Amino acid sequence: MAHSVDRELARFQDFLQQQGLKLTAERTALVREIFSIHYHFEADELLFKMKEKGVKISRATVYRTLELLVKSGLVRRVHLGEDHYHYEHVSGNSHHDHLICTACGGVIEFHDEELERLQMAICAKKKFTPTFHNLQILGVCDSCRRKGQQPDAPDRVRMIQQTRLRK
Amino acid sequence: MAHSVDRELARFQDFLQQQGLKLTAERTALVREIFSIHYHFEADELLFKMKEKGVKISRATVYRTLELLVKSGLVRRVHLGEDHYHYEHVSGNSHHDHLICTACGGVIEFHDEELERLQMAICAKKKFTPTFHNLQILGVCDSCRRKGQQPDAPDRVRMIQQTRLRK
DNA sequence: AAGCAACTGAGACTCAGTCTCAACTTGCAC
DNA sequence: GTGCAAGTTGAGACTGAGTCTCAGTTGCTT
Repeated sequence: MAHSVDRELARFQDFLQQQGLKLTAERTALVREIFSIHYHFEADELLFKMKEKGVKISRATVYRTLELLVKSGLVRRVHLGEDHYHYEHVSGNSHHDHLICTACGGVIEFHDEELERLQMAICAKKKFTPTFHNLQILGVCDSCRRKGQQPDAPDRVRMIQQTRLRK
Repeated sequence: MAHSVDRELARFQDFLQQQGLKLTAERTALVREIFSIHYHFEADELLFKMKEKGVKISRATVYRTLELLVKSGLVRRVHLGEDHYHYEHVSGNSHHDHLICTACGGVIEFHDEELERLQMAICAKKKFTPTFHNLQILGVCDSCRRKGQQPDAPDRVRMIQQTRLRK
């Protein structure tokens, strides 16, 4: 379970080499940090964490490196709620989608093979060649429902998430 | 098929009244415009169209009215690709999801009852009370595939859409 | 017709993300 | 190991969608 990030770093280096790009100290540090975060994160959060650790990396480099990581397949960009981008590292091939609680902001990940199959079938019917998909289901999680939370209108989600995410 | 927007205007007025809000000339003009657009649109596009017609409405009012329309259920906010918000008016209860071609930027709408049922089942299993969902499948449409378009990496989608949408 | 709460426009502001460019690394070639 | 071209970096200016403020205006209830 708790494995080192060396494998990911090696894969990233391979990718960079293939593209004629270089593995720098900054990129290495970012990869190490990203693979120590076992949850969704934002670009600015990453920037902040690096600063906290005393590793000076500029905003531009963070964004540039995230772009490379997404291209290399090591990191995925996800939409949570209706907000800006979030990222998550890819471990193995565990594609999943998200249930997002509009009351507490919590995110439940799920994976469903039948859902995947059904989407493939829909694409086939429309002669569409899929490469990627993105499904968010908004609503209220069990514990919030017990606390009597009413489902929110979808448009409130964004506000809620922003409130939660900013310091 | 071609019906007037009076029904929608009446529904909007009802909603406003319930909330102690007012139906103004600006709001009326925006509703009329929105229900004459039979496709997805952006807030700035709407602003531009109003200007073109010589109806002076500020950016703030456009955003404020869209928010009210989303709350009232007359307009839906959708994500297309990984870009900023798009909107579409709601006619009847035709919920649908989107196949988005990363080559030409085209959007194919689809609705699938089984997909809806399956999502409800997944939510039930997780004791999650859904209110709304959002599914985009990115890939290449039939005609682009015939033209030999390769599926793009997901991260390119955004760039492509931006290029296409701006004048 | 009056009064007041709600609404509007102009433009300042915010915030995520992008771009520029001079100075600095990396890594390959010798 | 040294040289050096190509790639990379940081600082900060910039962009663009969306929000906020506030003084002046308008819709609606009485």
